[in-house]
Amino acid sequence: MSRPSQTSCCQPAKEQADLGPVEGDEADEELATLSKALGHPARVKIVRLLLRRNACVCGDIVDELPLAQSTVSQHLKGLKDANLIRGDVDGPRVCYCIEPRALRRLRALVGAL
Amino acid sequence: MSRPSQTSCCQPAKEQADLGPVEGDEADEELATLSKALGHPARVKIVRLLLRRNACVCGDIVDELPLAQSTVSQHLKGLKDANLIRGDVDGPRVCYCIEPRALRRLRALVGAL
DNA sequence: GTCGCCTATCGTATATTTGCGATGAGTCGG
DNA sequence: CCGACTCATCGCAAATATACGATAGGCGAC
Repeated sequence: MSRPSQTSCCQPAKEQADLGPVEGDEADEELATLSKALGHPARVKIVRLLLRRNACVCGDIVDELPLAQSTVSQHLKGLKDANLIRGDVDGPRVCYCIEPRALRRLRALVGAL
Repeated sequence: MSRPSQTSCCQPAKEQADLGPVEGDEADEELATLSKALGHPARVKIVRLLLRRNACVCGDIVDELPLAQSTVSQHLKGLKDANLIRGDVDGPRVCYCIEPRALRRLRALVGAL
């Protein structure tokens, strides 16, 4: 047994209601960035995984995907660069979780299409 | 003045209500494909343009974007391969329009996240 | 038919993405 | 301090994406 996290990760949930405009050049760039981050099946699966265990997992992701650890780490970096997920260091491991704001933003941008 | 199209393009609008499941491996692939298609600012702009003039435009897209004609054509091909848009030949020009089903599908998939 | 217009495709060059193994950087337990 | 463990990064190879000019093909006007 381990129960390593769930204590100091992904708890803030500060409801920040600001979402920018849904069209214009900046919105286009934003939608493109978020879309590109989701533009690979492995990254979609990671996002889904993080949502299912809405507590954040870490290297369990590697076990769930048929990819090498370094490849998964790279996909995680891609998602993090797009601000879709966050990674908090928790002892020796890293605890990833969804950034709900980005997900809301994506829904708003896609919904505005 | 021209008013070339608006006559034989994008009129069916057959409301087909079937949308597949929103999770599972196939849904992951589908979301990844649609997202990748939107993963470039130029393609986002094209989609927005086609939605604004919801009648379909053709080479006007080239005039609206700071890209060469061949590059725009390539982006259009990308969107068409993802089934996000459709291109109907209308005399010497090609009339592009949004595929509403794909857009609904994208919204459903993103909404299910 | 020939000409001009519009679009797709080809060929090319460059940049980015994707994947892996190997290596480094960090933490915890002894 | 020393291993064991977790994760990020580096280096590399192959594949894909992006952009352009040049070219080919279809259609309408003449």
